[in-house]
Amino acid sequence: MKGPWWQQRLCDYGFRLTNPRAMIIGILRNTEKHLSAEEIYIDAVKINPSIGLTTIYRTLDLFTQIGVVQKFDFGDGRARYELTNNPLKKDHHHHLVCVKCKTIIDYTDFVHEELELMNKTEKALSRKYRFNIYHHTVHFYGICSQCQREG
Amino acid sequence: MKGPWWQQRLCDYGFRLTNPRAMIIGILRNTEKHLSAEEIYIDAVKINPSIGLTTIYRTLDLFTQIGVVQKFDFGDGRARYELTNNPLKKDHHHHLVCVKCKTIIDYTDFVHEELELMNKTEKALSRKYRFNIYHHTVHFYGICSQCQREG
DNA sequence: TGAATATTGATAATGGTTTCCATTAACAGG
DNA sequence: CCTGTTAATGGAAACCATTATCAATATTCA
Repeated sequence: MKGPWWQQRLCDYGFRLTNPRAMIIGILRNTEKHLSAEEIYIDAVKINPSIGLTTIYRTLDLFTQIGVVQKFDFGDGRARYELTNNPLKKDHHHHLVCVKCKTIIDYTDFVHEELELMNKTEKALSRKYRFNIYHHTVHFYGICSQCQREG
Repeated sequence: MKGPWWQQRLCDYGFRLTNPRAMIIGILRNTEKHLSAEEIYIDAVKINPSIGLTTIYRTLDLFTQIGVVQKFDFGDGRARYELTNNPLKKDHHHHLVCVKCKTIIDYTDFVHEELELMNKTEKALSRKYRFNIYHHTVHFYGICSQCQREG
């Protein structure tokens, strides 16, 4: 009766539970990385060779809309996706991005303090600008040690 | 001898001062908005009809590299650019984005506090992950009041 | 001024993402 | 269980922002 939260969420919004959808959740649950649509597709084909790339995009878009996944742009020309509640991942984290090799580090240092301030800010912005805010991103950009060495 | 800071910057890096470059700076200086390459192109053509879109992209990329402009992705499928030192704009600000109509608000509320924390975090991340960090972004995403009304 | 070379602009190519549409699968009611 | 209704899928083609190519042009420095 009661499935995982994302199934519940699909149901609540009147969407159907399908194999591709379950599979994509499974793939995202099993990685700590920020996969692109194509990377997910590559994994998905190993499980079900007849799946289409279109379905991956559509599904990720749907999941993003209903808050099951979060879509990011780290500046490498493709969108990347992360499960909102990924058991493998740090609970709440922000991102540190190498603009050269595109490595992404999920950091939690100071995130507690950050969150406190972000929540306060979110409340103030909501009120002042009458926005219905539902998420935020904090990205630091720089050059990782590896890329620094390589000039 | 001593031009504006961006000319100095170009010079320092061994790049030449050209009309298209000056024009693009001029366009960015005259707006508070976050223009896309094409929007800049449209303005540029009014001034010099023979300018090419390619030049806009190349120039924006160059300016981004040397820190004269900052490139953003707000999720509407195109990059948007902002002059690093825009006299028309708030000195340091973060962004509040409507995911529906793509309106972008530059807010400064709490930015002072945010910056303090961001600087502290930046230092800690730099040390811990040996990153050479040179900028950050803070984006809040939500639905603006207008879009809320329109359902 | 003129040589050396960085920059430009038109065109074509690239590549991630969407659209279209005929086929298939999910699910509610019988 | 079947079965009809309708949402979801997948393959191909279209889209569209951004890049690469390359001959023509503009800038800089001696």
